[in-house]
Amino acid sequence: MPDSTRRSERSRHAILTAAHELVAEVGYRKLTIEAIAARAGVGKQTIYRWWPSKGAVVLDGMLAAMGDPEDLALPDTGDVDADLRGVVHAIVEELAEPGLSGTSRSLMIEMQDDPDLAEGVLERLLGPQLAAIADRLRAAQDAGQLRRDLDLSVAVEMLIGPLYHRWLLRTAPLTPAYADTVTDLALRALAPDRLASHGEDRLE
Amino acid sequence: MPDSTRRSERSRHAILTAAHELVAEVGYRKLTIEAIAARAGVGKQTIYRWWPSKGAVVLDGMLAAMGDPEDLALPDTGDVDADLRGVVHAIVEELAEPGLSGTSRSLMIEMQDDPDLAEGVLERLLGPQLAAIADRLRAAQDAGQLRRDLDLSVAVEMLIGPLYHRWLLRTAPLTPAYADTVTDLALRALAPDRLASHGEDRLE
Amino acid sequence: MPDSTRRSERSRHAILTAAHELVAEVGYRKLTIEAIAARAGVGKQTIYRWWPSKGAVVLDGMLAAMGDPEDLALPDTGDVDADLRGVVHAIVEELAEPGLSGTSRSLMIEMQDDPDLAEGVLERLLGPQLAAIADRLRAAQDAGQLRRDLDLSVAVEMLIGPLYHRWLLRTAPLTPAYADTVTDLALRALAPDRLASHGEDRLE
Amino acid sequence: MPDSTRRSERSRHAILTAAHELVAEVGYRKLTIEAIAARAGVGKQTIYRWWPSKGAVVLDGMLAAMGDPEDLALPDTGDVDADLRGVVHAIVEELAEPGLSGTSRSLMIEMQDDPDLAEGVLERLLGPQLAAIADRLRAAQDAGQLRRDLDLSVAVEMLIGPLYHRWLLRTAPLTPAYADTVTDLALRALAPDRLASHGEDRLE
DNA sequence: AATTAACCGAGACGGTACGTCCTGTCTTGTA
DNA sequence: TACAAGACAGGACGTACCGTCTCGGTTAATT
Repeated sequence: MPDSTRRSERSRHAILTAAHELVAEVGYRKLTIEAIAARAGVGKQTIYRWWPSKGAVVLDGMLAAMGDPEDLALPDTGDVDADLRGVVHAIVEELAEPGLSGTSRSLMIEMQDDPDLAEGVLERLLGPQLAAIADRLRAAQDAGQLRRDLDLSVAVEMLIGPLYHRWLLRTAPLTPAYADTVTDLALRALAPDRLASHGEDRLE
Repeated sequence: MPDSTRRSERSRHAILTAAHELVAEVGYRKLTIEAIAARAGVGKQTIYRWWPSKGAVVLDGMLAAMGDPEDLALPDTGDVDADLRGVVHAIVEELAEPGLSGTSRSLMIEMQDDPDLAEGVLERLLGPQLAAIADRLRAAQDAGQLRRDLDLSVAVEMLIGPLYHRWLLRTAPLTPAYADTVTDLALRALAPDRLASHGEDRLE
Repeated sequence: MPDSTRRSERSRHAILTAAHELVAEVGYRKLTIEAIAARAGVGKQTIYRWWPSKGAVVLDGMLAAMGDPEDLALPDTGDVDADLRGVVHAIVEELAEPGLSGTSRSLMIEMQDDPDLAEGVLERLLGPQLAAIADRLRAAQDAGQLRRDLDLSVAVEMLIGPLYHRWLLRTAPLTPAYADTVTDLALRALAPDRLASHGEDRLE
Repeated sequence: MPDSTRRSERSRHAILTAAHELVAEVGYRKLTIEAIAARAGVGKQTIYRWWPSKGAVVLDGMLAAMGDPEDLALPDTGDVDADLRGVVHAIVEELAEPGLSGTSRSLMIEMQDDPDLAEGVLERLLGPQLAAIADRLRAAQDAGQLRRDLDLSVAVEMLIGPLYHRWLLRTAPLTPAYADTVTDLALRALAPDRLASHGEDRLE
């Protein structure tokens, strides 16, 4: 996001790197703007000038560290089951990894009290991921592999809502077997009726 | 949690009440121990003596305000669909309500960085609710209304995971219609195969 | 000072001992009632019951550690010079010793803001010492060895005022040579005129 | 003590003024850093940043309120008796005045446990006053009005040691008559022998 | 090339809250 | 029933950060 009025690209980069490193080292809660500034060798004002909140810096730091989002699109092999199973496994894997997991958990937390951050996280971090899944589901729906009356946003939630629930509440570990179980159940919910003669269910 | 060495029941009650009131008034983030102490007419040390963190006080305050948890048990009318639809509607309603919602959202936030609080929230607030749903599901399973090979904890997550996902990410509003949709889809996932002749699915 | 209504002589003694030890270990300023109570194995209330202030406890502890004050009376060898030189040397020695010095310095300090303590220190600690010197001076005066028109309390101050000044302000070390110098000068001030024919000085 | 890195002269002045006012209003013991900060409209950290202790602030406040120390030099009318009598009267007057007296008494107290403060008080507050007296005494000595073998620092103590002794111990009130008495006696001690033919006294 | 205006680092500033310590009083349970 | 033990309300401590605000000292882009 190069801003023409911004002078020091070096500072911007150092800030994002410092934020990303520090959030991994001390956790989001103990992260301070002063520490980021010190680590980045930057005046506090330089941070306050360009970012409205700690969360915004961390979000940018995370996005910068993730690199290009071109690989978000799900493969479409024609096999819905396999494709979705793949993405569920990938998410479970990602959420199970302690490092990244902590940061994004903190971001999801912080957005609860910070509407601007919420918007940012949703539009730039989570939104694209959800949209990618929805896209694949739409293709499957068009191919008649999923119920025609599905609300795709709900469908996505049926797939990954359980994962996030377990991840946030830490009620149980996130394992590949769990990914399979969830995929199975979700697909059962999303699949068309075996006898497609009448799709008059009460689904909206 | 009556402690034999604790002296002033009056103070304990005043603290929990103040915490509950204040978290509703100013929100969790802006809530301070000093404000709780001042409102409760209590020395700060009295709070620090009995609670390890702000989150712990708020959790206790919330539990105290909720009263006895005997009414958590779901009704069992014999009609799984209706009973679960009822609890999903209740949860959606609760999560949609701004006041309570904010507090528990904050607690879920705080537990991410505080394992002790996480344990407390899970065991005393969320655990019982999840267990109540699991109990009802078990009864339905025993009655042959749900798949025999269900992992009940996963089943619970299929029901309410989507709700929490939408609630935390604020991707869309929580409405009664949404509650119905989720119930329908979840039940479809949990129901036994129409032709029970072959339950060989890969569910664990 | 055994009080008939006092129950535990053991407690009283333990408190005074603890106070005396602690003031030597951590200094008066860092001495706390709580520490005295803990060291003495006594409830705080037991201290507050019998002493009005920290200073009072320390004063009593000091007096208890000093033992009987019978040896305060100065010798009267008939030689004023020698007798006073002796007491000045003794005081200088005492003030130069770090341990005792610190405690009594602290007491003199504390009395500045605590009239009750001031009275106690004056009547029970310093008063008797000053009176002993005054007594010896009076004897000398009666023997014609000192000016007849001397105000004895001022005379005492001429002798030991300089010592305390140097001690409190730490402007220079207190040495035996200094004791001699002060004694010489003070005696010169207090001695009768060489030609006693006219004592018309303006001394009151 | 202007520090090149110090920014707000306004704050510095407000702090010193507040300290000076408050110590007069509530006394040194009850004076708190928080109260100074509040009165000065300043953050506590701004005080802690520049002063190591409460005593240091009060000392600076006192020095600031006293203004330039150029008028410390004693007059030299050629009449030692009159000049010294004047300064003794001035000191007695100053010590007898409740306001200033309390503050400097507190400072003398505090320096007992705080070597840094002791150094400050000595060098910046008391030292110059003592030096001024010593200077006058030296002139008198050079003029043959005082004993040639005098240690001037001891001589100063003979003059004002008695005053401070009475002031600190409050054994008796400080009156002009007392000032005269002390001056008379001290001068008698410091004066050269009437028959100056042999100054071989034991004075060092 | 000189001027100038924004940005930069550094960190002081007025504040708020922290968690600790101690005060002097009050309460409980033990001997 | 006097005591040790220590909880209590209160309040100051000294620290950590907040977000704002000067300070010079570089940069660019404009004169």
